[in-house]
Amino acid sequence: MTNGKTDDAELPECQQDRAIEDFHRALGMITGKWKGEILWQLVQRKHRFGELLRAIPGVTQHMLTTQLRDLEANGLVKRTAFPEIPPRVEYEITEAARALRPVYDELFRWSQAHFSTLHPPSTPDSDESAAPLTHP
Amino acid sequence: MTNGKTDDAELPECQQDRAIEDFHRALGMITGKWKGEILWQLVQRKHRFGELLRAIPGVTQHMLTTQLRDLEANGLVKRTAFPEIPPRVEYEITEAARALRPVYDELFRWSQAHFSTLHPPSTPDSDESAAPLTHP
DNA sequence: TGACCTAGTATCAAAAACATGACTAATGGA
DNA sequence: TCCATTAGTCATGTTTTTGATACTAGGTCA
Repeated sequence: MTNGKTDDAELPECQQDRAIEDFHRALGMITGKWKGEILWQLVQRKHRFGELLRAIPGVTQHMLTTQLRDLEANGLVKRTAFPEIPPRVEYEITEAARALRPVYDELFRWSQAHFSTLHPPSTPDSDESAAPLTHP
Repeated sequence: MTNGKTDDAELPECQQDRAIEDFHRALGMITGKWKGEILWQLVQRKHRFGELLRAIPGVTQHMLTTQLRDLEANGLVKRTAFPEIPPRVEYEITEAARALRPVYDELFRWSQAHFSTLHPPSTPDSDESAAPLTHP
């Protein structure tokens, strides 16, 4: 790891700053208490507002609206409002958000590897790595 | 994209919840205003506290301590205190944190692809994609 | 006429994250 | 004796994020 075969280790300093800045901005786009759940729902199929509200337990109307607007502003979801009464609004994931897939995959893969050797956060369970997770 | 060749699309529901939970936990570990900068410094070489404080402009003692403790608690940095006067404490990145590398790489790659087609956040610059970034 | 539906807003409260400045401990050197 | 040094802690304040509740619009249906 010290033979410097990584890409950004050889970047000039001004571009390192740039890299950190971009990284932070991208990170800000996917952090948010409900964004993960929202994208997870939308990656499977298109949802309308009320469906998301019911599909994500614990989220409030207000937060769902806020997070969706945020995702929309960052080009991660597409909002389509139909001029009907009662109103109908559909949310779907964009290609840009689908391109985030490798990020999610890598982070998930890492979490699997890391959490299996680390003590759990608060669940006093016995076995973590091999249990088939019979839901309680 | 709809032919379902992705891994977790076929996971049973209980493990989907698990996946989201793990994902969120992992995300929480790397989100924090200064964690990116801290890890960026530590990935290059081991630092002592004061060095980090000077290397990261804008961070306060308090926040640096807080973020470092958080990273340490999650097994991402290793803290070594030497029984000397004046005190000397060295921080270095762990293997677990080094394994995060693909996550960072993918997110950075995504940010490059995504931000080049999106309007910038607040910098009223002319060209974003091809400029060699002569630092201002 | 009035209750009902959906996808929101508006307002305020609570909690979490972040920032600021003062303070501490132990020791070597002036 | 007293000051400088390092890596913090402590108390407090501000900002950001999240939550709870009530309210709106406009057409349909009874």
